[in-house]
Amino acid sequence: MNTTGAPPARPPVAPSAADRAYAYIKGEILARRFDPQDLLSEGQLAEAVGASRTPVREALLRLQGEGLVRLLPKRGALVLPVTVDEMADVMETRRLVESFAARKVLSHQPSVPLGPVLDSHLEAMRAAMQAHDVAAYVRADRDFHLAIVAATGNEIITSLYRSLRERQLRMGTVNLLDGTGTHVDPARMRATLAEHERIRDTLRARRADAAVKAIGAHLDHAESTLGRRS
Amino acid sequence: MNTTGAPPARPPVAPSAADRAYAYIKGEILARRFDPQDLLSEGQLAEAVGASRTPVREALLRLQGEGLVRLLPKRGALVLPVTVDEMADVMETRRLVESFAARKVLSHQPSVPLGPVLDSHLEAMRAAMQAHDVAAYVRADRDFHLAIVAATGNEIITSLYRSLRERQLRMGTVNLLDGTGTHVDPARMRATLAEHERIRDTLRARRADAAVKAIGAHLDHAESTLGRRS
DNA sequence: GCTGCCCAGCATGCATGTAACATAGATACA
DNA sequence: TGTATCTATGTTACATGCATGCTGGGCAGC
Repeated sequence: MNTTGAPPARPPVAPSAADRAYAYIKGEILARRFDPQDLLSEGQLAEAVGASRTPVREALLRLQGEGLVRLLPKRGALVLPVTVDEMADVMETRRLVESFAARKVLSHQPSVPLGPVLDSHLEAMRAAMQAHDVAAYVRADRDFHLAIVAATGNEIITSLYRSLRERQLRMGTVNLLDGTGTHVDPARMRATLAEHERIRDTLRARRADAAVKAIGAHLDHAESTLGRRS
Repeated sequence: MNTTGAPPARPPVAPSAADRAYAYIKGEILARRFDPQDLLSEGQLAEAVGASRTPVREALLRLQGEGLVRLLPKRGALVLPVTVDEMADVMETRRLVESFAARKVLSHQPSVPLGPVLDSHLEAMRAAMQAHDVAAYVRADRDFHLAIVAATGNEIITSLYRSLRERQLRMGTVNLLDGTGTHVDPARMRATLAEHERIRDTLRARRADAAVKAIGAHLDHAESTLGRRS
């Protein structure tokens, strides 16, 4: 029974062993505690996550579907490196999807107004910036963009976009870090925030071309600071 | 979702039990021998495919990633119905991707010329039409479009597009069938072929706007004849 | 020193056993 | 009649055993 009365957490009751394994492995990969080219074995992972090999295998299968690992027969699960090509593909696809979303959203009156949603995400970004909470900042950033895409109502495109952002996570939070890759760059954060505000403003004014342009500029900036590795 | 995920590389020699199960289940669903809303059980499928439940489970996981089934905990695998919304999403996404592909392909000289490839697919379509081989016709049609998208060199978009065409398969080969849904409509076939030729011609002439228009018209036709069910 | 072969060790792919859980239908009761 | 409860049945979720296949390293032969 849910004594709090609050809406139940993500998994209504109990996260399955497979879910735990999935979250664990994915977290380790994204946090770069598993390096690209590493060969993971089901047995080790099973022990680490405290389950048997079966749910671990299930998790690896899902991760393979997402392109994070590749299952080599009788060898193990290879953590795939992020290639330059993949990075370019991700950014190009983001450009395509976000531009499309902006235009579609402005092509007719939305059922629920987008403005307040964007505002709330912007507010979260501001708060995270002041609190120097990079993780929260990145999350709010992602939610902002996702809200625009989700407003298209196209579930295929929306779930594609979600997977894009996840892949991008693997490329590091670097675009918010300074040159050393270890500290947050406040200037970059402020600039990013301003870019988001511009996107919201153009959308609110229903200026499609300007919105697409603002999005393009934002992605240009993101891309130019991407790929710096410590 | 398996937006990223092209189906894992095909084993060169021996198809694994999981692959066999995957092919079997998918085939049954696409051929509509499993109806939407059906609840499949791992045990039954395992017996049908002549393997144990483990590889069947693996196959169901992959199919869930592709959006063909949904695994209900402790219940079974639900064959998802194709909704009107999904159909619209697929077509909208095809429109977006194919228009993008046409423009990108024309934006610079390709490393390998696209023309001959398109010609060969067109030839295959013609041959299939004369042989009244609908399956081959549909395959050549799909390859034609896929070639354009693949020419972008963007693997994310290409594998998304692949999954789109597979989803569309579920909506039936109906757009090539006549009103009864049982016989091939030669007129529709000829018209489709002409539309493809027009797309090739505009691409060859490097007229981007015209190509996008031709693609849009083609998809309009496809969409207008879609959704007829027997 | 170099090449090729062989084998031990490790990791998977699949089969199967077990227990828990969700549902449907029967049953008891107001 | 309508409703709540109980139980029988079917199905998964997970654990584990077994056989197979891949790989790396050592050793014989040159």
